[in-house]
Amino acid sequence: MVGRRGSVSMKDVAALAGVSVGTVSNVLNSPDLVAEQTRLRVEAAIEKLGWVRNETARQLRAGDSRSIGMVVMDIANPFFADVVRGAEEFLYQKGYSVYIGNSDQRLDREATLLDHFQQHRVRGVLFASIGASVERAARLRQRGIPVVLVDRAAGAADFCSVGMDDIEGGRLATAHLLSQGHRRLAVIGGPGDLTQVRDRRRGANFALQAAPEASLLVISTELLDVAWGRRAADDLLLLPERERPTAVFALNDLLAIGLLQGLTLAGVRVPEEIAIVGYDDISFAAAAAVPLSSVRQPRAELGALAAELLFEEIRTAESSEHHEHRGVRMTPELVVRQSSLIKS
Amino acid sequence: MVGRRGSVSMKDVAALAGVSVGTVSNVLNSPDLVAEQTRLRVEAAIEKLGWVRNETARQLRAGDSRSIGMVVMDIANPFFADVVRGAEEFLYQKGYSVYIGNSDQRLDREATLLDHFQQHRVRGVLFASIGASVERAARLRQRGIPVVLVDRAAGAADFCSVGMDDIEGGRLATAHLLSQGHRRLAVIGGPGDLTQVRDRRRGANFALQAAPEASLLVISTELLDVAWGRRAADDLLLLPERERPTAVFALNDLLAIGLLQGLTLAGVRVPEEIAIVGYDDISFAAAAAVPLSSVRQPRAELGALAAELLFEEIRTAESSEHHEHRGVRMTPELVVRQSSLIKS
DNA sequence: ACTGCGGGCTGAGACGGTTCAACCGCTAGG
DNA sequence: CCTAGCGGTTGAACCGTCTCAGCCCGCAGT
Repeated sequence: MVGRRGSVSMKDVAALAGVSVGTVSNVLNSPDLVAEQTRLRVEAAIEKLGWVRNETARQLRAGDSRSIGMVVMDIANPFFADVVRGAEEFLYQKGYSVYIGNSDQRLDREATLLDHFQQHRVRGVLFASIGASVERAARLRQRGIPVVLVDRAAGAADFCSVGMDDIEGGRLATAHLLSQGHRRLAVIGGPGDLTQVRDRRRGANFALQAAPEASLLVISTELLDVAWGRRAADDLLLLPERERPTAVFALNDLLAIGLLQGLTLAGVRVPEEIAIVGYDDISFAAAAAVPLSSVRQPRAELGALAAELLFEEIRTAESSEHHEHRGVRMTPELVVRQSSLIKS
Repeated sequence: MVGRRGSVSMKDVAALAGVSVGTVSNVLNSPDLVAEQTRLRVEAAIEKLGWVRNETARQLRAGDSRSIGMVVMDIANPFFADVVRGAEEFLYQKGYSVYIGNSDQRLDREATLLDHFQQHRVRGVLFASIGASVERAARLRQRGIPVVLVDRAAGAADFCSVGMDDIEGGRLATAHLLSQGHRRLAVIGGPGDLTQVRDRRRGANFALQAAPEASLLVISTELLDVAWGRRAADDLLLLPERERPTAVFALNDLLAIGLLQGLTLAGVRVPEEIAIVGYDDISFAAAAAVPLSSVRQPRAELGALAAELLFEEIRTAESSEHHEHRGVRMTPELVVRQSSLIKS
């Protein structure tokens, strides 16, 4: 016999196997309590009826959800897509299901998503929040739902968080250009109030301290896209050749690509006359007209690490151990390609 | 008082408002059955306790889930990322939550994901399956879970499905090149057993019927990536100039970009000597060294439409109306840019 | 005064699992 | 012979919400 909704329940399995529902439950959750023979009978019944455990009911009674909620700003952004992949991979392996939501950088969407997650009693949340709404996260945590902040300043000391070390990334790119013998450098990108922009610039300055005789020209852009990269090229071309930088650090790859196009169009050869390093190592960087050196961020690893921190926090909460919040910064890596190499 | 797990339940709300739990439930689900004054008291209690409905329990009792499962091959692929966005947007608006899973084109992952979804008793599934495993989908449907196939041949008549009209896309691209006066054409891409490849080529041939004097050279590649595009460029360059095609239809943008690079490196000007049209209109197409004409697929719309079909199937199932499965093909659109324009 | 009626509310089952105290039959030990 | 212990199983309580039959009460109609 089956339930009114046509779905098979444990009761049906129990009946067919000639045992009580308690025993069926034990077969699933504590198989070693059940006699081999009985277990086989129950398993056969499950197989025969095609029964699938109702996770909803399990969760209601057992009280521990096996879902994780994840909020990202934009799943169509390759950066977040990779972060999601990394996190998802880890969590599925641990037996969790993942709810994913786009916030579109809108606060109300963010709120709605967190509401959904709360209603579903997710076991934890990975939160790539746009700026301000950390209080919401705090409220979640207060209700016993651990939250890990993704790609955020670890400033909020009462959360675990993972982020990228943009200062180190800026330093890497700039140090590489210096090591290639360049002394007139430029950094292009903006706007300056983005933490990423600020940190990468800071890293550049940091690297420059090792070469006091070098100069750094800062060109600010309003956006980090191809069009602004082209404009930056024009800016450079206006300079008299002897003042013109011989190497440029572009704060992301789109800028770098725009720059490359602008320079090439004007007949300036890359890297012979101007070397370029980008940032992000988007998949197209390697395929640009001149393969682009770039600072690679371990995106999938970032996601996986965030998931791991969340998992750890959940684990400690369950065993009511003490949990120390950790803010991890991952270090980016420089990928050198043709656009910044002096030919020998 | 609150439950042992620290979470507030309807019972607590009822106690504080001085009513029964039944009334609290009515406030939520049938407010018009409740006297205004009582309603306000209950709402105040909810607010004060910060109660959030336990969706898990609701679903168990009410029997209707408000989650949708979605399987994609690779969320990091921009194509699917956009499809997901479109679907998610629609479903959230309808009050559904969305579980997302990457299959990585692996059958076992696909199976695991569908298992999870089944355990969570999702209300429906959006399934971008890699080839063969339609039987799994069939089993789901058989258990009352509607499934809509995404980006699949609508061949399986017993499912709703959405896909792209690749034949039309191929026709569009080729007709455009013909209209620009080209008569020696080439189509590059492969492998030939991908439906997408086959259909786009078929569309190209279809367009050619309108210009019997034109010729079409087919260059096959093993993959649809930049490297193979470069090789195809070499192939073209081996031809004596008077036999060489003056226009190329590349079956995706990565090929087109590789081709563009190969030709440019060899000093062949695009579009003056060889015109190029790509496919997919990836975000980089517009930013290539020569902005690339391309066939754009309405990716987000594809996702939204899939979601809509699923929603519709769910609705009819609930009202036990008859449901006619629909296979929808969306038509792509040609975006003309510099790479295929004769300068005048 | 009695009946009928309807708005407003209550309270007791479900829903499908998990969990745990209790029980059963049986063997080993005293 | 009695008790203790043990592997194996049972059955009922419970998780938080929805639903629905039924109750209470005040009012209109006769």
